[in-house]
Amino acid sequence: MASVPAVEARTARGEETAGRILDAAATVFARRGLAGTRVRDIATEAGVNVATLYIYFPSKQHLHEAVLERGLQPLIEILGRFADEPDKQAATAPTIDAVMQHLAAHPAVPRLIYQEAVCGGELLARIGSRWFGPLDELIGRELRTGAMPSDEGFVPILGAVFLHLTLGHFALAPLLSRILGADFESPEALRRQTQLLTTLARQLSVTARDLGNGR
Amino acid sequence: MASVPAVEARTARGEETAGRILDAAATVFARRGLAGTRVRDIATEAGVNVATLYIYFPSKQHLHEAVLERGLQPLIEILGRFADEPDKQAATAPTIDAVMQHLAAHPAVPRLIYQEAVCGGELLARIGSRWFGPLDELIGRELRTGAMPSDEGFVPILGAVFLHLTLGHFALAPLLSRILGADFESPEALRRQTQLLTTLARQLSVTARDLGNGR
Amino acid sequence: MASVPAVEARTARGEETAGRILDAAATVFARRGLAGTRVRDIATEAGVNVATLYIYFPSKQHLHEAVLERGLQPLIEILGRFADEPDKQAATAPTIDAVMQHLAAHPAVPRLIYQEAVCGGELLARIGSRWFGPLDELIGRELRTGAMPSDEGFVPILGAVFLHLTLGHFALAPLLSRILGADFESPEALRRQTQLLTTLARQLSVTARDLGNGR
Amino acid sequence: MASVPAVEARTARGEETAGRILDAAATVFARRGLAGTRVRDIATEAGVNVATLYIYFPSKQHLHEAVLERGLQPLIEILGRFADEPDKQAATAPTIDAVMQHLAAHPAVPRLIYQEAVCGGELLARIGSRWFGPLDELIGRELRTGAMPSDEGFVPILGAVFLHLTLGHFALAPLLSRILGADFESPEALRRQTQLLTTLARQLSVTARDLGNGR
DNA sequence: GATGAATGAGCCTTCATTCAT
DNA sequence: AATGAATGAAGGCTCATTCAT
Repeated sequence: MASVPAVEARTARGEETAGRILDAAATVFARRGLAGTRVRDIATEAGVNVATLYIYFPSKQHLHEAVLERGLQPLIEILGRFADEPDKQAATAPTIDAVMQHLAAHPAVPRLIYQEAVCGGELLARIGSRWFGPLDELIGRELRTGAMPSDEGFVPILGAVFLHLTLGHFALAPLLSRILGADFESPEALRRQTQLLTTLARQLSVTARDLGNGR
Repeated sequence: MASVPAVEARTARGEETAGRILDAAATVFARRGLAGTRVRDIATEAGVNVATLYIYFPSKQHLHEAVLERGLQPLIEILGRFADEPDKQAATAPTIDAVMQHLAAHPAVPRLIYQEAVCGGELLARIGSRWFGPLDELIGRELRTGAMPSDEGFVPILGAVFLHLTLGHFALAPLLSRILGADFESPEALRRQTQLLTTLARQLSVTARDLGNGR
Repeated sequence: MASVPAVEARTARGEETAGRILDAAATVFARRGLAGTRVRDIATEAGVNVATLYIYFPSKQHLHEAVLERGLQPLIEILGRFADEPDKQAATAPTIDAVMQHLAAHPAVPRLIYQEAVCGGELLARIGSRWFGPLDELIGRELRTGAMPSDEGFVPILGAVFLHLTLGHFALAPLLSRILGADFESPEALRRQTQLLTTLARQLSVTARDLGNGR
Repeated sequence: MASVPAVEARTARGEETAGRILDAAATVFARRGLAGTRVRDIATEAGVNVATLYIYFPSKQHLHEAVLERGLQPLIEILGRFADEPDKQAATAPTIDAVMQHLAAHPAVPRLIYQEAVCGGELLARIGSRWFGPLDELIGRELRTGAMPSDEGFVPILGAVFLHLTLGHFALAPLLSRILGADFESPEALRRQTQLLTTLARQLSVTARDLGNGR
């Protein structure tokens, strides 16, 4: 699959149509997954004919990849900026906040990511190494400098915690709401989850120390 | 859809065939999802003819539900026993351990659960309320008795953390391994994740207090 | 389908565009046939937009018919002149030569004719009766006057021979070259085929006599 | 495209179905060409469902190739036997007769061959080299031994004549009938065309000599 | 006159499911 | 109980054609 899947639109109108298709695709793919989605449904959601869709994207697969790519882009940028930040301590909370805000505004993104992730994540590995690189590095550095546990093996484990608690919060929201009897899509839930993450980030060194000491 | 989807096998041979089909289905469904899986592939994986499959399961949907049901059963039992336990404090660590052991032994289960969860989780809500009920209740009680935060809203949030860190650990293992540069399917990773969960359970009251106090 | 399919071009520029489209269509139709050709490919070959093509030709079918019509016109004229010729004996060789020259210069024409012919030739029957009328008549007259075989049934059979050896030579050239190990599109092949036809025309009476006598 | 396109049938019933599909495909392909044929029409003609067709042939293209392969087989065998014949002189007439009989009995075959031939004949070149090899060789030997013309270049030209007058007779029959005012599909036409070919074969040396001498 | 954008119809192919053996 | 054969119902994708600029 080509890494630049979308056939570039030549016109402002075309550009807009391609955008509408991407939006529609994000919604429908998030709802039903790649295999469960019918291109006709995407077209209908976008308000265009199926054939129009194929003017801008050579195949359903390419469209899916384009959707994912576009969804990941802002996250990559947020983390990129964080990586360039000299004072990580000060930048942590705003970064967490920015990530959560973005995910809340685009709930399809974490669901798309999780769908891919559960099925092996070949696609994500390609796109996402740029993404998680900084996060990984950050956690590693923090843990090592702060209160380093003797067991280095916890570094990725703790990195994963952040992935679970950011993406997972949104990707699993419908299920969590249903099962745990609370609205995980409410602004309050968002605020609390953000607070949880910030608190965790602050506690990380403590937790890591405890873990490293086998407590 | 019938809640008892499998047509009971009448003979030992039939019983064994049905089991082989369930195993095969779990593997393939976990790999490709419900929509992305072809009945023929399940049959091939099980080493039987497609028509044979329809002797035991009336449809692909029913088979899928049966797979999920069977995968969830042991987890429900583990949590059920925990719920009946008088000394939660003492039972926590062994319960976490049992859950993790089971998930590690049946990695298809968490992936199937996550697939369903991302797509709204209608099916899970039906099956899983039995499952998460005890967990929810437990956390609530612990938090309230222990070091109760003033903000009750964190109870489900903290419940979700356990879901993320148990199921998510296995469901996202392939992606996490790839991205965070560590083998999340190794015995060491299992040990560390279990330890993390146990530590967190112990720290819950502390964390909850901090959160509740807005720190 | 209208018998004058092309919308007359009003300007010199339009005339030229229409011509380019006809040329392109001849090439592509000859290569892939009517059904196998995409309008877009013709447009691309002609260097115009697809919509432009529809300014000059109301449909793919009409364009195809126009191409065939234009390709047949010169052949009809050559044979028309031959029909008007008083001294057939003297005119035969130059006529054969003219036909072969034209076909060699426009190799798409015989291929288009053959494509149509193999599929029943409805279209050709309409266009082509003008064409083969003279040929048929000529052969008949020659045979009857010259060395008439007793069996009149051979007249059309021998007429067909000329069709096979003129059109077929060009229409099947690629295959013949490949299979018989010679370049049927070379000037030498053209010369020899022309010579063969001339020789055959001269021998016709002899052959016809032999055939008529059942030898 | 695989050279053995048909998925082998496991059963007598399957074998028969595959045969019916091949027959139907031959008919419809001959009528409309590869691109112009709809698989549904083949299925209908064969009296089966479209999906059934795909059990035995992986694609329309493969089916087409299989049809051609099967149609060519008997011709290859006839010519193969001729090639092994010591007394070519005596075997010529029976061979011509056998070829013509076969083509008359299976009129789809020459039409399929011609369709392919007009479009370049890539496929035929692969399948057919076996076919025309003997013919080519025979003519060459005859011409060289009999009354050899000084110009060797006529050998393939004369080989082509036989191709035109055997396959072409059947492939173009509908058009010829219409244009030349005779029934080219009647038994009489078959008899006369066979006689023409036999006569030509006998005259070949004479014609060749004349041609070689530039007359 | 020319073109990029858009579409309705239809084609090839697949797939869940049933039937006959 | 088990299977090869068969099918109806889509699904992805293409294509001839039209429209708005």
